[in-house]
Amino acid sequence: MRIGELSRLTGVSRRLLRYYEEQGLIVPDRSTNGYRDYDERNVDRVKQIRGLLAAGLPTRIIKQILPCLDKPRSIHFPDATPEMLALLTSERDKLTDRIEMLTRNRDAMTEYLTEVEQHRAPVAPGQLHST
Amino acid sequence: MRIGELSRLTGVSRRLLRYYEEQGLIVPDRSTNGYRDYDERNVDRVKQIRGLLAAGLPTRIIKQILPCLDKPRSIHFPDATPEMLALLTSERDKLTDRIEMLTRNRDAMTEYLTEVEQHRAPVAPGQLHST
DNA sequence: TGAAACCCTCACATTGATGTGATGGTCAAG
DNA sequence: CTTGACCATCACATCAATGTGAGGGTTTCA
Repeated sequence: MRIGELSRLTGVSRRLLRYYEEQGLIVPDRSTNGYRDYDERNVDRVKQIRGLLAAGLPTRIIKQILPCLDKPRSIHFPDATPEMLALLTSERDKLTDRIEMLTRNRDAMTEYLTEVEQHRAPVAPGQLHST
Repeated sequence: MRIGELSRLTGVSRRLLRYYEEQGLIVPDRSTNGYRDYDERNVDRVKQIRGLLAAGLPTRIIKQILPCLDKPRSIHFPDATPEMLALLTSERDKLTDRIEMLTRNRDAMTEYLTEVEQHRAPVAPGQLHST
C-alpha cells in the first residue's frame, strides 16, 4: 500500500510516516516510480510506534527496541545483543516506574472526583451506579 | 526556601521552576529582595507537576487540574466548576487509556525478555530466582 | 572589602514531534 | 491531453519543554 492508505489506516499523518522513516523506525520498499510501498505489517508497526511514543520513549530508543517487539512473535531473538537486552530491560523498568506514577495520579484524580461526587450528592451506596 | 534549595530537593532545574511559575503552576512568595520564597508544600507540588508532565499532560492542562489535587486533601472542592470536573474526568480517562497502552507495551517487553532468557538458558524452574 | 555563591530578568538556542507549503513527478479517468 | 488525486523532496514554521548565557543585584563569610 502507499503512504496515503497507511496514513488512513493508522490515523498518522503522511508527514509523520515520512518522519518515522527518516528516524529509521519504518523502512518501506519503493515502487519503481519512487513511491513508498508499505505492507500490511506496517499498520501494526506504526501503531506500536505511536504507543511507544505515547509512552514517552524518544524515537532513537524506539528504533533500538522495536526490532525486539514487532516480529511475528517468537523464534526470533538471534540479533539480540547483550547491550540491546540491557537497554530493553532498562526501558522496560522505566516504563514500569512511569506506569506507577501515572496510576498514582490517575487514582488521585479519581479520589478527588469521588469526594466531590459524595459532597454534592450524599447518597446511599445503592445509588452509586448512576454513571 | 529559595529556588536553589527547591531545585535540589526536587531535582528540577532552577530554569524549569521559573518556567513552571511562568506557566502558572507554582506561585512562590517573594522576599523583599525579590528572591522567590517557596514553602515546603511546593516540594510535593513540583513532584506532582513532574508526574503529570511525565503523564503527557501539557502545562496548560496541569494548571487547570492541579488545584483539584495538591491540596491538603479534603474539604476543599468549593471551587470545582462543572467544566473543571469534566476536564478532570476526561483527563483521568485519557490517563487510564495511556496506562493501559503503556502496560501492554511493558508486558510485551517483558515477554520478549523472558523468551530470550529461556532461549539462552533453558533451565529448571527452580533456578529462576537468579537475578 | 572582596570573592563565592546565591538570586533576578531577559533573551536567544535547541530538541523532538509535528504542521504547512512550494515545487514538481505519476497515474488513472474523462 | 488534461485534470484531479496521488506521490516525492525540501525547507521553513511551530510548540512545549528545556538549556545557556549575559548583565546585574544580594548575601555570606573570611
